[in-house]
Order: sequence, then structure tokens, then C-alpha cells
Amino acid sequence: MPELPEVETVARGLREVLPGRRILSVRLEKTDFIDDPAAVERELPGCRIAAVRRFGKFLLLDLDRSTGGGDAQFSLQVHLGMTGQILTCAPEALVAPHTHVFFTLDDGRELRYTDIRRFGRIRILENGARENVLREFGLDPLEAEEKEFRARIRSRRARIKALLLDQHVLRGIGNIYTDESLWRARIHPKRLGVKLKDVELHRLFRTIQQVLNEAIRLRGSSVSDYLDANGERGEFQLRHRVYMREGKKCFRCSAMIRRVIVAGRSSYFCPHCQLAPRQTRRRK
DNA sequence: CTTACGGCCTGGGTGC
DNA sequence: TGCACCCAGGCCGTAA
Repeated sequence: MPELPEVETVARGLREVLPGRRILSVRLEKTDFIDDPAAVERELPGCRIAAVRRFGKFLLLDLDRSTGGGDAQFSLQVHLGMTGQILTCAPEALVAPHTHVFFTLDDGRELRYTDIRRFGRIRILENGARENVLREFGLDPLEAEEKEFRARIRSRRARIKALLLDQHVLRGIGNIYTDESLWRARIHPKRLGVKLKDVELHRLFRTIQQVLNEAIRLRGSSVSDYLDANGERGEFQLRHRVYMREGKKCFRCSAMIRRVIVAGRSSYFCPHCQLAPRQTRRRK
């Protein structure tokens, strides 16, 4: 599942080939995951790709409509969902099943978007609306100051797992990197954010950055479908310590890794290293 | 007001 | 061989 490190890896790959390219034509197959498919078909042909950015789990293609008059800017926002893949290839390359978007580029190559489940989303963000939309999101965990991080985590009375997954608190972290970070920081996913001690929040902050940077270095986690912009798998799944390891031994203490549902998500943790919060006492 | 929870979208993998 | 079921992330409506 593409989270921050996977999207960052894809963005870096696309950055090698897309900036400066012009989109010649657009072809769409299924469109139910595109906000306004007609607008995509209408607005993109002729545009120049000015930049490729990552914003949280979003990929942003900054586009120039250089049609003489103004230099109106807008972005194509791509969320890869769980199974989205975006890559460039030769037009004659075999079309992978579930490929729904094709952009012809002015260097003779093609940019394709493939998404088995179609949980991904594509939409156009016009210049004015873009900043308003992006403002809604939380801190980038790799750019945040520890002070801001602490304030965000303590701003709401929710479980730490729910807070880390909430894109309006921090942007870019998903289920894998939440569980991996909490394990390394030895914090149980059900702990309340407001109850974490300074020393725990410090450890968590450092750990999140460490995990994300390590994952970026290894080009992301390929658990099932994830491939980068060159069609290659990542390697961070080899470093997973809890994710999808239910019933296996903890790498630190050999206790049995458990799976529980927290914030509606499968959550893997070590019951020995990550102590559960005290249960609220039950009334008789 | 806050947070928790269930359902929905889709289709590949699993297990009977 | 077939098929019902589970699960994934984000979003939204509703419950507590």
C-alpha cells in the first residue's frame, strides 16, 4: 500500500523523466475514480509538466497551460489508494490489466495509471483551490519540528494509532509505518495520545522519521502490489518487525506478535514490548 | 462538542 | 472446479 515512502519513491522516479515533458493526448478507460474525467480529457492535452511533487500520500503533477495568454497553473492530484501504480513506458509496451489512464508524452513515451481495486483517486486542483485543499492536511512527518508534533498528538483525545493514521494530524503515514514505528518506540497502539509522556513522544517522533527515512532508502515496502515508477519492487518489507507477523516471534523479546483492530485497522504489536494502557475499570 | 464504529467501494487470495 | 467470504484505505453517516 503506497504510503509516504512509496509515494516519495514514485515521485523521485517520475521526476527523472516528467518535468519539461508536454502531454499530447489523454485516453481514459474506466473513470469512476476520477473526479471529473471530462475535465481531465479537456484540460491536460497541450499542458507542460512543470514539476512532480509529493504531498502526504498524494502525487502532484504541476501543469502549465502555456497557451499564449496567462501562465495559469494547476495540478493533477493522484492518490494511489492501495493498488495504484503510475509509470512511464514505450507506447507499444504490453498494457497491464486494469490500466485506466494513458497520457501520450512529447518524447514518444506514455504515462500510464494502473489500479486493480480503483481505491485510488485522481482529480484536478486549480490554482486557487489547491492551497485551500492542501491546507486541510497535517504536518509532513519528515519536515515537522518535534514541538509541533507533540502539540498535534496532544491536541485530541484519541488513541495514538488513530492519530498517526489521521492525515489531518500528520500527512503520509499509513498502517504499515504506524505499526512499525509504534513497535520500535515500544508504544501500544491503544494508548491515548494525550497520555504519552514527553520521553515517549520524543522517542516516537525520532522513530517515525527513522522508519520513514529507512523505508525511502529501501524504496518502500512491496507487500503485494506496490511497484515504483520504474516497475520495481521496494525492499523495506524485509525490515518489517510486526506488520503482517501475527503469531510470529517478536524480534526483540520472542513474545508472540498479536493482531487487534484499532481505529478500524489491523494493528500488529508485541504484547510484551508494547504494554497496553490500563483498562478503564469495569463497573460491577 | 468529541471520538468510535460500521458500511461502502473493488477484486485477488484463501479455504472449503 | 467453483464460490462465498475476507480484507485493504478513505470517507461518510450515525451512535454514544
